[in-house]
Amino acid sequence: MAETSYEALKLDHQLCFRLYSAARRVTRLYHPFLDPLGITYPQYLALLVLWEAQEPLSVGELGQRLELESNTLTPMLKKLEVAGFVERRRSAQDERVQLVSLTDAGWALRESAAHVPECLYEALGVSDEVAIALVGALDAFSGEMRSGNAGDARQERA
Amino acid sequence: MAETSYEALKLDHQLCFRLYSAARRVTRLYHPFLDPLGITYPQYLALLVLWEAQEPLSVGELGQRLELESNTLTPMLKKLEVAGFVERRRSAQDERVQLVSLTDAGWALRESAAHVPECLYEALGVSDEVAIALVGALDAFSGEMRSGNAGDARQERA
DNA sequence: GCTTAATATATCGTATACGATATAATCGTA
DNA sequence: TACGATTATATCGTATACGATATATTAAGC
Repeated sequence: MAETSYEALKLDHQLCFRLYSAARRVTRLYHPFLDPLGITYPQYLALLVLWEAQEPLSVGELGQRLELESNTLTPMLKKLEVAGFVERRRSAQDERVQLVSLTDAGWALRESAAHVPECLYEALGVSDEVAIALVGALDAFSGEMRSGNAGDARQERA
Repeated sequence: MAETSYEALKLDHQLCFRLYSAARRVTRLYHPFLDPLGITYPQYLALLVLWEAQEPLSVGELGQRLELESNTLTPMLKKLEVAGFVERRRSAQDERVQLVSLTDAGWALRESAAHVPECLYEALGVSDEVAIALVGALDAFSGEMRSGNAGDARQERA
């Protein structure tokens, strides 16, 4: 009955809301840099993975890195294909597997995007200390989080 | 030409991806707790604000707290209205303003949701130290971030 | 070799996000 | 007090997210 019973329900006490709003604010910051390239932020992330892999990846492999499944990736990859940045073809060894590879335009886009990270960092206007602290806190959080299938980021609890 | 020029484009170097994936993972954790209540995670956030305000709020006031605009809020609030948790009516003083208030069912839902925060925290499985560190890091980040209109969350640097 | 289980994507339905624009009501001011 | 500017929502179009299910292909067991 007392208001204090609902103390935990206050927005400012929610770690989740901080994450949720910070993620959206940062994503919005990317817009002016990615829009001229003709890609969205999630598409940019998918391209980061492909650029780094240097080889065709299956939808599942992309999904493992991005923590997304085919229900999200398939439509996005189709858009990237229509835009001319990737190609999709079935694996010869396993027809179930859809292999996603970069086109010439997809590789060329990498050069156009080369400065995006530093532009974004500049636009953020956050000091190195705070940014580094946040990265560390997020890694520790993801490492401890249950069902935080953050790949190899898991760590034993001390 | 050298691979090193693209070092910054590696996914693991992206602060933004950590934020993006951590936010999604936490949101997914809410699902089993909010689904029985018949609400989604963004709807839960909107209700948190209304429960805390204790009075009808305009779409704009809700949006300030949630960092969302009418293009997102209007459809969501209509769903909450159809679900019977809120009422929407125009302000008598200013017909432009849509006032959102809780129904009895909306207030009752607060009791059902009272344990959600601790259930979620339990489900997270993250130590207090790590959680507190992340909250601190996110607040410092949001405080410094340019156009980080984090409301009253800004804080002077020590 | 045939049938069933498992796997990899794809599809579908619903619910956000959000830029751009439209609409309606109020305000400011000549 | 008309009327253009401002303000508060709403609408529209596009692009994710994601649970649930469908489809197609391969693997496994008998």
